[in-house]
Amino acid sequence: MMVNESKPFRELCRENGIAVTHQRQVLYETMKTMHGHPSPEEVYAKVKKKVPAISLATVYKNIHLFVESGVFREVSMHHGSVRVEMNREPHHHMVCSKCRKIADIGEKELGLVAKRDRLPGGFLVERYAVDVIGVCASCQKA
Amino acid sequence: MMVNESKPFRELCRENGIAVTHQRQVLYETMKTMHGHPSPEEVYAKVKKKVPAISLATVYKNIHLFVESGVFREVSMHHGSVRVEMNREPHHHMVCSKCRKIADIGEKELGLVAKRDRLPGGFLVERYAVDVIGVCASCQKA
DNA sequence: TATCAAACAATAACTTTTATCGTTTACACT
DNA sequence: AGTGTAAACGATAAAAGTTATTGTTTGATA
Repeated sequence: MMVNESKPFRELCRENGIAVTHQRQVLYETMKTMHGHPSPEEVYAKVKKKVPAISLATVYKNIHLFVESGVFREVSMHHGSVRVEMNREPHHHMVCSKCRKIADIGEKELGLVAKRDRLPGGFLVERYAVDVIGVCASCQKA
Repeated sequence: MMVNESKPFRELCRENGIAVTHQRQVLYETMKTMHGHPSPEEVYAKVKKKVPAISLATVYKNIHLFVESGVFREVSMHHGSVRVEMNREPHHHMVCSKCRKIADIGEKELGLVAKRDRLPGGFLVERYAVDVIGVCASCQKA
């Protein structure tokens, strides 16, 4: 029998105080092999091949866990619904990773630089949208 | 009788080849008075006070129209579902405003600068997430 | 090995968004 | 101003995404 190659995952679970379950481990290993920016559905589809009985809810719960633990990261903060921008001034956003509130910050105030209008792969730039992820003042207190 | 103050909106509609309807106009005027980053539900709630019979579907359809026409802009591109990041390297994203596909671009390749770890309002910075909005190569052809 | 909390599957419920469809309205053209 | 037609509307069903509930199974610890 092979030496157990799953030690890093067991440690990861211990660090975060969560149990090492079969589903969790397969989920983790599967996700590690994926590329790009998969949705929960896509992860579910792939994991189902190895654990056909797995539930979509389990996938969601564990993706949440992984993201909260910092094992994986989510592509730009998800706000549940579309949001419309009402601020006409050039600005960017500060998004709180705890409460997900969005606050504006003026482009100059943020002080980024270096805009190109063409990027590798022939991508034609319209604009830069910067989300500064962090913790807002009120969440820092709590 | 007052002079019709709605000329700019009529022009806006003409430019985009859409009809000037009562609902559309109230929606536009209402949204112009809003602040922050409202969701379609929030817009609906506010517009309903002026046009109680308006349908939520109308709100959605017109928000889409406005966004497509560039009258309003949406806060960071909405991808319908949560997306998990699989690229471990420090990088940012190029998001196509036509097909909404996300492609990675290395932090160094993009060449932004000027990171602060504290922003106005006491916001504690964890990281910068840059979405470069634009048109991908394949959408440029089409 | 027995205990108990945590995790699981199944599925209902909820939220957000889109599609359908019959009716009404705006606009171009008399 | 009157009329035809396509666009827009309201109502609502359906789809998509996510979360909550519940009874059962499993993992961690004694």
